[in-house]
Amino acid sequence: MSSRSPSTSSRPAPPSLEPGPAPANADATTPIEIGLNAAIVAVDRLSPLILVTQPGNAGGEEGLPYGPFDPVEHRTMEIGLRAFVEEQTRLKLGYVEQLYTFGDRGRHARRGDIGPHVMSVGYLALTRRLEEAEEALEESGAQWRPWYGYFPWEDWRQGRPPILDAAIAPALKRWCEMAPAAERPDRPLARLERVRLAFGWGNVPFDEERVLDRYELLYEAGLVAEARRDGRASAALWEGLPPLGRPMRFDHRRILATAISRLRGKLKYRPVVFELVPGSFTLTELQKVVEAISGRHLHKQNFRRLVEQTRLVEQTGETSISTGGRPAALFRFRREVMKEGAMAGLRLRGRP
Amino acid sequence: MSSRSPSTSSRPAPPSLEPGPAPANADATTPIEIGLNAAIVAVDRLSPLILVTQPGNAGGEEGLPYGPFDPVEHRTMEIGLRAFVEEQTRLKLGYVEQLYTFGDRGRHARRGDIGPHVMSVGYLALTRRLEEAEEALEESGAQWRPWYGYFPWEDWRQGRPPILDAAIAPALKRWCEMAPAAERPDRPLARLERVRLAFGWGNVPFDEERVLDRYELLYEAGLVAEARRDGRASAALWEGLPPLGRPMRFDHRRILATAISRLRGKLKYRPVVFELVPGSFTLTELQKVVEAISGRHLHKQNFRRLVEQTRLVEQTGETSISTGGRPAALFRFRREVMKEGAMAGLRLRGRP
DNA sequence: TCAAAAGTGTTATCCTTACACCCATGT
DNA sequence: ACATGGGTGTAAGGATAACACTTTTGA
Repeated sequence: MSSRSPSTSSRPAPPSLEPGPAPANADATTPIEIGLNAAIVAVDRLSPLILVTQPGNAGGEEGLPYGPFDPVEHRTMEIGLRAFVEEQTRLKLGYVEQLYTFGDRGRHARRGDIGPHVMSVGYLALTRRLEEAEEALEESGAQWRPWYGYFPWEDWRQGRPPILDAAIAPALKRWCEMAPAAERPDRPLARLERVRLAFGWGNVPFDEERVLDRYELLYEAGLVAEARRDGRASAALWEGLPPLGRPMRFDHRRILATAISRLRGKLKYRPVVFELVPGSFTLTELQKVVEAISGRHLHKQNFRRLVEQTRLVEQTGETSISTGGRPAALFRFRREVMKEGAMAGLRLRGRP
Repeated sequence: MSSRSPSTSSRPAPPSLEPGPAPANADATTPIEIGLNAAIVAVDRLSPLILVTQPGNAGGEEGLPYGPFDPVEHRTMEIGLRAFVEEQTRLKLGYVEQLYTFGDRGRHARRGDIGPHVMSVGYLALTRRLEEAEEALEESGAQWRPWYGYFPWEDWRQGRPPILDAAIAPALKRWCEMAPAAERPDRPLARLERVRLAFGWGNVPFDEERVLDRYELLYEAGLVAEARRDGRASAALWEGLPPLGRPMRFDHRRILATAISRLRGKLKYRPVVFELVPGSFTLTELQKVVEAISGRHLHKQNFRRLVEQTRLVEQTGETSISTGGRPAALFRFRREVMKEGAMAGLRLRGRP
């Protein structure tokens, strides 16, 4: 299996495992660029939003905001990220966290041409939608879009999304049945197993956190536009299929999928929702936001008890004249909990 | 607070958020290098081990294995990582996962000189210690070291580590009391709060996953050798303090702390322990490995029930003539669980 | 026979889930 | 009055945490 290359012992001077003084990258064969990409998330009523930049050329694809990283100007990448986002959009970023570094060869490939090698450090950033910032946003060519436009199969709030049975499942089934000439030995699981786990087929429960797994399968099966663009789609599968979500530039949809996965997970053990919610809110509003992000419907009473017993919020004393019906008590996030160590989030369990 | 820089609206041509054709890094002011660092973990009896490379110069520090990443040679970073590790050490890496990308300015600084800018993508890799590989390891100048040598305060298996009360707590207390001239506004929590959360002071429980938080605090307080080396230590605090763990090159100890944090967390919801354990094992052996990694003592019966009800293992039928005492039944990992979706790890709860 | 480690039974307690029902407001 | 959404009580079932105890080997 493994290339027990004899070079290990016969090489005159084996390359050291140490960096030494530091190998100059200028000498390297491939120039590498480093950039930062941000998945900036806000929520508006029922819709989670993601900030995207407009396509440069007509017919192009949207992408995530991008900025180069210059260590001379900014001490850390996070500082650099906040700087370029705030400068261009006036958005105040709240919670920011590094997601993953995307460095696959050919990330910027275009039909045959492998393209320059661009590494991108992906970040998740949470913010609130601000009216004042909308103007600056427009100017910089960015705008908010509902994230389920990119992943229609991830929104289970009204039940199982129709696109799953109508388009995705049959196409994936065909892909599973296309006998892979030789199953790759580095893939421990067969196609069908992977699909079952990711999409919750058979007795496997659907796990809303596996957004990335699902997207990667669809890409690998050639069912999303990016796969076709990158020349990885087989026409047989693609044929007759409606577009599966709105495509994005380069591998930005993969970055977004990573962001959603991470956020859906984080929600459960860190109080990050409150970065997305105004200073005071009703419990139902809070629930709607959690539902919007996690993409599933929650049990009202249990959600309320959860919020209550984690002691994450307190009443403001005021009430909101709600959208029809009895007025709702307003709550605020208890910032003290950050100091209390009970860093529990809203750990949603069980099924919707 | 925030620099609502007027440039946003008055700039003639605001820099686009898009990458455009791709800004050539060659033009950038600072050359950036990219490398991969691996925290390679194995377990030997009671000790979790980490593979380190020897210091290049006498009196230098150990470091994590390092390899440059060349996208022409390897399609992805993970492939590149496996290649350079296997080639040089003959180790077969099992589970591999990207940890974090470390890009702070001055990572490679040395007393005043800011050094070249080297970005490092840190990886966690799990493997088994192989006798056959030991020779190749020696040749390449790498060797296994118990990881608690670098973090003595993380091993709670025999109870609270003495170094905490003997050295760390008093020094941190002094650091907290040194009135920070002006509390930095970007730090929401005061020093004392951060220490309480990270080290579990007062009524805050000690959380074994916060390895990174603890190390970062010690670094910030100037209590670890790396901080002194980087010129960030104040002599007043440092004085009379025994060394707090074995130092490492550059920020490698931070990378290792990240790896331990991640592994301790992952253990609880993915079956990764089995990457570290031989093909068949007794339940006590398994427990010892989990204890070694999580750094805490576990309740025997509860551990066994946990393992049993997750259906992660099955009996081989054989027994091991154990190290004194009644023979123990041997178990093996049920690989099928990977296909069953019940991807639960050994979610240890509660206190030891 | 004793030490050492394997392996088991049981209970109080808490958390989760899912019921069904009541309350306050605007139209 | 009634529609609409806010807000609550409670009981069944399951998972945990912490007890103490029995069994099987080697010396």
